[in-house]
Amino acid sequence: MERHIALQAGRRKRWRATGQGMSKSNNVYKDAFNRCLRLLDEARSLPSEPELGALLGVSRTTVRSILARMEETGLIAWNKRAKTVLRDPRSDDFFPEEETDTLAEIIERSFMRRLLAGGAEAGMQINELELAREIGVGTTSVREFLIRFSRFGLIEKRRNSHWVLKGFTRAFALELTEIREMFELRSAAAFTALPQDSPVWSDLDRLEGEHRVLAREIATRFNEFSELDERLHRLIHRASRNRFIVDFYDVIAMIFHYHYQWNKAQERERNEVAIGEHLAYIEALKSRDLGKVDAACRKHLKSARQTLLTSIPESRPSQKN
Amino acid sequence: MERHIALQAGRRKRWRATGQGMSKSNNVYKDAFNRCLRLLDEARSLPSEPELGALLGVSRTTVRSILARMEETGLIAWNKRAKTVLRDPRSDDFFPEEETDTLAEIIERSFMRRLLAGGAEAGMQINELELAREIGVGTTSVREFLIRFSRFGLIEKRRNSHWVLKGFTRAFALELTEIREMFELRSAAAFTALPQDSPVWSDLDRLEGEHRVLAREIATRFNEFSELDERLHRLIHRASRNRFIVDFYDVIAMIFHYHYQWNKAQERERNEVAIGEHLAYIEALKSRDLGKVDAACRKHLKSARQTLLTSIPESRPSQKN
DNA sequence: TTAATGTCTTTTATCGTGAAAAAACAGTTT
DNA sequence: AAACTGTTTTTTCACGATAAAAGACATTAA
Repeated sequence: MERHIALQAGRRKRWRATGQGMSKSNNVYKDAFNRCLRLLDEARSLPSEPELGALLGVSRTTVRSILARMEETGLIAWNKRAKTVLRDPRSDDFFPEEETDTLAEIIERSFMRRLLAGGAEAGMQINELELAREIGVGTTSVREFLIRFSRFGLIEKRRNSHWVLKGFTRAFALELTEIREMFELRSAAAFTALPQDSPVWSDLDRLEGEHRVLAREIATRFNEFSELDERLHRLIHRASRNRFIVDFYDVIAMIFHYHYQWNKAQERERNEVAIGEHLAYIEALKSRDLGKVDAACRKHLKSARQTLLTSIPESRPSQKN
Repeated sequence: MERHIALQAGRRKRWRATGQGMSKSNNVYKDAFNRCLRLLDEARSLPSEPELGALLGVSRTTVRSILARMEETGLIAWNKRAKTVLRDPRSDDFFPEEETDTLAEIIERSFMRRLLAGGAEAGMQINELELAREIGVGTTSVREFLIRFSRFGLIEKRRNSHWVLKGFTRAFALELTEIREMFELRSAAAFTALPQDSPVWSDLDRLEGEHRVLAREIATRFNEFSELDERLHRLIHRASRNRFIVDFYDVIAMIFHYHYQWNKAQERERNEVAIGEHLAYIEALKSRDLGKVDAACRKHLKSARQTLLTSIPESRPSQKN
């Protein structure tokens, strides 16, 4: 009777479970270390600890761990303020990519893989403990992930009981795009009303340039479009100056992120069309003509919705409980 | 330099900290027990365990604990299927109200009290550990609460660091009401399009009746309006058949819930006006005249926004960091 | 006297653990 | 057989503990 999202609880070993009580991974350090290595290439010496911290987005504590390791491995000579680069980093100086991920990222990826891998029908139960065991993490992290994830509208909690999967269905896509269209039309209108000296106009120019470059080299770089897409839409949404609108773009971005990874059919053609629509949209915004903006925005969103919809197979009308 | 929301970390004792490792409180049991006591009044005997479970919204395990205690305290005689009521419940049979609250409720109340008590300026840091200690709960519960609460747009997390209070400001209220107006206008339009045989029309009739009754007895029962308010707006929002719109009402409901508790100025007058607006709104919906609906909806939402705004003192332009 | 480094303290992130509650299974009664 | 009761297993919820990371304080160099 009961169906679980994480079924094949195949006794895959918990690869993380080394010792016990392994509190917290040091992925922040590892990731910052890797990024710091890339900085090394072009510099003869490194700046002060606080400056490095600001650059890498980490605390001084972490910066000092990085410097300590760099000294140990002979990358730099470190004496108080003097941090001289001794040699170029080799590929084996880097920590492996997979060790730099946040637990939240690991859990999300794992969860989404299961969700999109098929066999994840609406109404299924989600089992925290089972999910945690399969991914090899503690239950707390899974719980926190599910709570955070719930705002995407794909899962729902039954009061002091399990989570229920609502499914990545046609209905979901339609509800999502309905809101998206409301929000983006309003944001685009707000965008045109921004004063000429607002920095958004130069941001828009820059994005336009990048679109043109990508359009020219579309044959080889078509997969770089998704990042550009997000940047343009986020710029427009921000013009609304409304935190709920801005935050909602997280939902859209998440869905499209996985959608791009998943649906590779006619990717090049689709992206080529979308770039054209973006350029028209950008032109309209620059013209500040509300009518044109509205039309260009509607047109693009309509085709984006269509793309999303065609990638969702309509599930058989399953029995409701 | 740093300002914390939970400052007066006054050595108030942790009233909950009885022993140690007190895993989980049995508030589900206690609350269900109390509700079951009320059922006892009008019955000579109790139904089967599964039926009781469904009625109280708890599992059979909990039902059996309840029955066991009722037998112990001489409220019923229990032998297999026979659960005969022996006496009426006395007031000391009930568990104290405060023991029936969810941890989440306790934390929310405590947090909101601090937030609204003043001295909670935008930009303040929120300290999980301190908050947990003050409330007398574990850090995990506080973390989970903050994650859940973050969707209300009042707090924001700094990556691997603290939470920041964004403040219950005028800007917040304006952003909130902007979305509310978009969503409700759309929902109200969808409402009028619902077929005549949809159950919403009788729900609406019932609500209209309750509004009329309350209007008549407004002098004494004005504080019952907030519940009616939420029911009407939720009914309308549901017509959108869009989970994001429906879910967003949680944000509105939360804000208005605390707003009602907090701003008692001219409560009677305000509610009286609102009831009038609601009745006009309901009439408009029943007429299915889109123009009328739009006007009535706009009018009511405008005055609701005004009420909310006047209750928020504009904070001094504080220095940004 | 400003801004860095060196050191120490506090907070966050994550885990394992155990009680409460749910859910599954097995045995009875109608 | 269907629906209940009795029993056992599983899952959720909440805690304290601990390493990672942030942050504060003290000291030193420019």
